[in-house]
Amino acid sequence: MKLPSENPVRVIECLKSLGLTKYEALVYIALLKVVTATASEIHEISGVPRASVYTVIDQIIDKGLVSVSQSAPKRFAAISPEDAITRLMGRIEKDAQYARDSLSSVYRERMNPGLGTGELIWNIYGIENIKKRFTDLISGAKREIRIIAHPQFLTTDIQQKLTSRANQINIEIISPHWVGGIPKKLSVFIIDPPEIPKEFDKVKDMMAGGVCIIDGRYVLVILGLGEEDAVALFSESEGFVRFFVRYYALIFDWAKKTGMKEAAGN
Amino acid sequence: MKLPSENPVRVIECLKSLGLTKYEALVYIALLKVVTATASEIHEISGVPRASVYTVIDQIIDKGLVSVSQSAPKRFAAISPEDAITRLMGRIEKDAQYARDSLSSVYRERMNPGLGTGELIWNIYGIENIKKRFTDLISGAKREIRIIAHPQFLTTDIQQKLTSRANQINIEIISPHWVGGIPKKLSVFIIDPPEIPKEFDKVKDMMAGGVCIIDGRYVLVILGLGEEDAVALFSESEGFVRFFVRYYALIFDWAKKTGMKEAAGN
DNA sequence: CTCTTGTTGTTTTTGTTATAACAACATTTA
DNA sequence: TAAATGTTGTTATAACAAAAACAACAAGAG
Repeated sequence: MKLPSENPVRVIECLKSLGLTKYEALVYIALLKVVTATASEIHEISGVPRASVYTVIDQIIDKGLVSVSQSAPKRFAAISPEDAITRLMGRIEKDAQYARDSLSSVYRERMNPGLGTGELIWNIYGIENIKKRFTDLISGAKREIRIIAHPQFLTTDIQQKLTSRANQINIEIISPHWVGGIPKKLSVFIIDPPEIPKEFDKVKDMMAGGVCIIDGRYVLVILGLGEEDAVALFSESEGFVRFFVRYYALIFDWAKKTGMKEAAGN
Repeated sequence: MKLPSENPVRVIECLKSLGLTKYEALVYIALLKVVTATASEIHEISGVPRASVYTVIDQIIDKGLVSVSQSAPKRFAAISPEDAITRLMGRIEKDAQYARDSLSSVYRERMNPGLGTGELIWNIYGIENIKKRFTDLISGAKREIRIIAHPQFLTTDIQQKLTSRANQINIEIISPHWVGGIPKKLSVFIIDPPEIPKEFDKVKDMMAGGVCIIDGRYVLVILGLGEEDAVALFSESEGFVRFFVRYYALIFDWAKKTGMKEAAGN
């Protein structure tokens, strides 16, 4: 009776990012299955070469995941997965905290931009990274946010983030449609997606993700939604921002003419 | 102006356990120092070979820690350490959760002891691992806990743990002394450390850590407090437990005769 | 004697680290 | 303007270290 989620490879990958090696993970998992085992039994269950079992076991004993019996032959037993993972995470969190502290002080004391860094256009790759940056920007906005959004990009968590900020700052969203209820304080304008002639399909794809203007000072342009090839541009460049502010106004006006359904929360 | 805590090697180790390589860490830290840099500048600041900078940068771009400019030459910028570490930790926590879920189901469905596993005596190495196991046992106790403790072992967190359980179960502690106030419900008996003749000093050292009897069914014996060589024995073996129950009674009686100061909380 | 256990080296493999070479392009110098 | 020089971005590949896999063997148990 296998649970659907039981993917041995995936579990091992996970344990690796908690600081175990493949063998350590295999041996630990083997021990979870049997309460108690000798080195040879571990070898049989886990597939780890018998000779390696001993050194590997030593390593996970050091990590406190396993204890050894006095008997001959020695028997080994694993602690519960909850305890084990808590223990591994504990170490990592301690490290994370140390890194946070050290790096924050580096960050605060860092040199100031020698170059007009604000004129640069930055690339961000990968849909996850883009989303994260997007929510960071939403969090950091001081006055207002204007968004032209592909609905696919307005995922639940981003909607939540927007909603949570709607009390403090002015948020305007233009989108072909909106899933779920629209919260108060959030101005959402539903427009029909513009009828773009077939031959311009590529352009349509390019602008797929949308545009986000923060405080009239930064712009994030999302250029694709595919898992792999997603790219976003980010800039504080005056010209860049001006272009997209106008672009936004254009879309807004155009949408108004062609019958935009306002759906602002009261 | 350096902070005392700024240890570059240590920070890199920490970032490694968050899943970065040494080079990735070096490059990221270099970027934190300067807001923006070209590949060559990164090379100069970080000491990473210039040719390697490009591949390393690609890797941390994938991880979302850095973005690239459109300019020529390309310029790179890092996200804030808080954001970066949060992001890295996010991945790890997701992995931890997955591992927790998968392994718990393995753990629940595991085979039952073929051997009289209860008769075994288990070794636990390392002071940290022992303490962790100790607190786990305290958490799991059903009825009562009896402890003969070396005061060095009764650290603040363990005292807290004991205190927090004192309402539900019966806890008795025998110790040469006790630091801080004794909470209600906790029976603490202060005894003078037994006068052991000089020639038995080694024995004294051996028992340094103390004995802990849980529900009269499990025993944890701690055999040393040195950071390195600490070992604990754990067993459910009937004989083993009986021995230490008697040992406990012996100490208790002997202490009473030689004038034990009871210091039980009311 | 035979099998298992525990231990120790040694090889293979893998991933990271380090160096070298080169094409494309920009800058300087004659 | 042409040649020399330097920089950038890319690729190939050598060196190295850690992990994985294998081989050999002494000690003890049956």
